[in-house]
Amino acid sequence: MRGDGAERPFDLEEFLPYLLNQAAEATGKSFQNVYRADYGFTRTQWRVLANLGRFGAMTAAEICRISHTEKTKVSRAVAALEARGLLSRSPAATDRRAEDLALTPRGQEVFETLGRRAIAYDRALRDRLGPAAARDLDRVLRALIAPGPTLADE
Amino acid sequence: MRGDGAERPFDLEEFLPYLLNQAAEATGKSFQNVYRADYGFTRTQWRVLANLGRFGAMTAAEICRISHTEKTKVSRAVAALEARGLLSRSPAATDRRAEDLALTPRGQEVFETLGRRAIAYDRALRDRLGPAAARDLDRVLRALIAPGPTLADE
DNA sequence: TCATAGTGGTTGCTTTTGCAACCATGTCAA
DNA sequence: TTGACATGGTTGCAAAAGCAACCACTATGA
Repeated sequence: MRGDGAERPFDLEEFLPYLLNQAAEATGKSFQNVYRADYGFTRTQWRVLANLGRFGAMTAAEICRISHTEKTKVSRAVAALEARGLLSRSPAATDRRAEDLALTPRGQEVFETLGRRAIAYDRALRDRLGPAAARDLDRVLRALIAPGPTLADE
Repeated sequence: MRGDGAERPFDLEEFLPYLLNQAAEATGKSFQNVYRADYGFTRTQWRVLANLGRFGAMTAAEICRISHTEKTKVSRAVAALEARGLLSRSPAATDRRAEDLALTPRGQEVFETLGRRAIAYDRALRDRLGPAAARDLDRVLRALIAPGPTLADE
């Protein structure tokens, strides 16, 4: 056993949330240039586009649930995409509060272009890690995303 | 080989930067409550505190390098911590532009308390993954953070 | 059928970030 | 020395995120 009065000081560099955040920023940043510099999208806009492109029409609330994004962010992203003619709304059949969101043909095009570039970028990242490590990483990240353990008070 | 005209649509849920970001947010959020609700710190303020607590006095530029944080964020965080009496500045010996930053005794105390809670939280996260997966995760995350491959244009 | 509470979505206001410009000092070479 | 460029740090302004309040509608159940 290790000496228990040890009391090593806390080291940020070994703190999982910090490492995850650094990795997310590092990997996110270069792709951000694609959707930002080339299309003027916000990260949330890109996400909304990606979800609608992948899954077809759905409501804003569904996008929130799928992508764990706050509704106000989604609301504004939807408005922006609509203003640029990439997305259209139509009243939802069953619930008069909700609207079905769908990409316009132009939105679809953008999604496909951006999607191809994203796939290529993802492939490049995974190649750097090797297939086994990449698969493991997926698994672990999903495990971290899923439930959410509450914080143990000291 | 797999059929090459395949053209599967891009799926956000398998995009590494997205997964990393989700995991970072999920794990970061509950600890954020500790430093935010209990101390009113910003994430950057907590990082600055953590670095000074761990490594002792250093300049703002060094904090930037160590924690990959933009200088303006650090600058403001330092100002805020100073205003609260948790940090003090002194002119750097060798370079008259720079200032050595150090935690005050009160800052040290806060760091120690928060550090203990961070360690406990980190341990809880790692326990959920198992020791082997946690170690692998560290390794892979550091690999992702380190170099940064440029984006292949399509 | 009416009150109550929940859900989909938007808006306003504040905090935080990101970026560019800036000042002061330092470095290097002509 | 002097000019050009780099570096440490701050500030101002604009974009983005977070939060609470809100409107419209739906669901529940007394």
